[in-house]
Amino acid sequence: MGFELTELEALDVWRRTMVAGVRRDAPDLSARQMALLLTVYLTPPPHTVRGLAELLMVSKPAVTRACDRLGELGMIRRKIDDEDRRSVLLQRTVKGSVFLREYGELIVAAAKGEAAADGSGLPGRY
Amino acid sequence: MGFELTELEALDVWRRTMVAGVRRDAPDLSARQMALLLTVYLTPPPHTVRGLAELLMVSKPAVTRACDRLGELGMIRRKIDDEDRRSVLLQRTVKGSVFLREYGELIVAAAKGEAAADGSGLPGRY
DNA sequence: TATATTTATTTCGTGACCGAAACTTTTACC
DNA sequence: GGTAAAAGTTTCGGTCACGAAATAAATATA
Repeated sequence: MGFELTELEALDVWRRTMVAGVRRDAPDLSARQMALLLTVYLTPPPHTVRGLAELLMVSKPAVTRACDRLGELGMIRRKIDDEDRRSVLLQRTVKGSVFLREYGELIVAAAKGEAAADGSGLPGRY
Repeated sequence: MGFELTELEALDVWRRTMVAGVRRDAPDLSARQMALLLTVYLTPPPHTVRGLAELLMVSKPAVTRACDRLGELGMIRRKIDDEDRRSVLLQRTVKGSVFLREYGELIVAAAKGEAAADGSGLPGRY
């Protein structure tokens, strides 16, 4: 039953983070966009459209569109691979770093608030 | 610098969970939908449209739409409040419980895989 | 050099979601 | 009873994202 507790705790941290993320006015990314952004920033390069499509198991146009959006937001940058000019390398930006840094702080704060603050605590039935 | 490490670890758990969530075929909920669902399930009732709109700082129509979608998916149920028939109470369902249970397992698995598995490990620069 | 393959993007038609405003129903107030 | 207020929903116009198919550009292969 230690597992049970851990899952509920994990979900509650997730809840606090998601609620905080929705509340702030920052651009709310879709799950795909967020997964892509995190992968580019926390996983060793190179990152190509093809590779990300395979990793996330989505179509290449979906990756292209996510990159379009993240590019508009300045959180990612495209660079043509000089060794194979068909490929596009997705690269990090300062703005994206700041965004993820803040998001990390959001999660850590949510985890610290665990079992305190809003009085929910025990999730009751179910 | 212990904080730095903690934030990166948190982001990496987030990344693993998001990637796993995108990869599976399960319905991918928007951030608002997920925040709403988690709030209904992990926070003490009653939950009304008005209350959720205030908590999440979004418009009431947005909450209505999220409830429509979650209702279609069978993850939430509407019930008219007998003591004030203007209000709608959002309630949990078995299907929603199963979904969140599985999502919790996803997070826990992502946390357990921390610093192992996919070889990313050190996030390098930034 | 000519053809085939690979990578990424664009196009097309469709569906989901957004905020603001209008609307319905119910309750509160006088 | 009659008017005002409150809770949700619906409508409206616009934006964004989706998958599938078509396309453009670069590389590999014959």
